[in-house]
Amino acid sequence: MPELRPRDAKPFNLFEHVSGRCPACGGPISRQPTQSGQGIEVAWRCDNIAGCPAQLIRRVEFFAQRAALDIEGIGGVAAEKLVENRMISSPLDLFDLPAHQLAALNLGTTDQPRVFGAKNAAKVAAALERARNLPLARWILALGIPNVGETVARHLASVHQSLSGLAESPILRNIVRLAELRARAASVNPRSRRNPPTTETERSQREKEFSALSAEILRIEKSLGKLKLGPELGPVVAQSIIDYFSSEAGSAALRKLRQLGIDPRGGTGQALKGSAMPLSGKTFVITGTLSSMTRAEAADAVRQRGGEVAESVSRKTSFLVVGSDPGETKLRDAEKAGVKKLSEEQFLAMLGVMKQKGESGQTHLPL
DNA sequence: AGCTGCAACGTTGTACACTC
DNA sequence: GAGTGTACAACGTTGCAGCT
Repeated sequence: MPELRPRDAKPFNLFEHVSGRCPACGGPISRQPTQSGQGIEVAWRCDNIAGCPAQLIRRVEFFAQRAALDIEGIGGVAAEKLVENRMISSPLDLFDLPAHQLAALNLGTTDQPRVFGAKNAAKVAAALERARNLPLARWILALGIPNVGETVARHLASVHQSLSGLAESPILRNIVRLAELRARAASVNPRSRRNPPTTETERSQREKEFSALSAEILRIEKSLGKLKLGPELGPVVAQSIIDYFSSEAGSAALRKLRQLGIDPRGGTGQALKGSAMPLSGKTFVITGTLSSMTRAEAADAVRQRGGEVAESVSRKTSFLVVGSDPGETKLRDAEKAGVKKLSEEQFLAMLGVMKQKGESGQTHLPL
């Protein structure tokens, strides 16, 4: 917003400021084309994907986050120190790290040391053990593939059996191929208004190619249609996943997982039918904190019953679940869109959860 | 007890697909 | 082409838990 800048503000050129080098590793930086391919991204990114310590730190943090493998205890600082001390060179190296070594990790400085601690190290070890058996969706997310977040990871896991299956996925290749064919078909369409054929010969040639393209498009659409893929899984995301698994980082991750004996499974077709899917067709948005479960658990419970969970309120939203300290924006949007608000009690009743208080005092979800 | 890191959540910015 | 809906990513805030 140039109009809000002070009059004497001077232009700032980031590329010149860092001499075209990544401040973390000294590698070259560049700007990538946007996903549409029609522009250039605002952000400058370091090209040294395999060797940049700053990128590795972020990957470790992402790998350990709750929505991915949930390695409680590994956050930004621990990741930074692990990389700085060369204790790991990829997130999967965490599995080779002895607990006593992690416990002794200095999170502070040489002058003011502060160890990671035995209790935290034991928690990390237990979490890593649990992570071995987490479902495919969590592992897909943990890999940190560009453009793959929670939602996309869940979709991918529902139509693939394993990570190696995803790496060689005919589905992803078909999604990319379909986009290419559609673009080609649009450009050769003999009835195109923007680019009409100029001679009869051209028209008949284009007619021929167009009908061949249309037949192949139909064939791929039919095979993809059976899978009921959401709009989240488009050609940009599909290409991003294909690129990841063709890269050195992707194939190294697959090798390492095989070596560790980790083979997460998906595509179990766990979809329940009929009365087991009482929330089918309903979209929920959750705001605030729930007392009986975390938001992630609430979202899982909704999905297990056939419902969907979105990040923001729109007219498509069926219910806004309101916990304590709700977000003003979501409440306002729900008011505007006429979305029904649910208290935590109403939400639990809808899930069919009986308030069974266990020893921990937690409500147990019959999942 | 104080310090520090992490978890949980909300908000914001960017981008894309779809609809009208 | 504009508007709408949604996802991803990054960042800020607050409260809790472990360490010294």
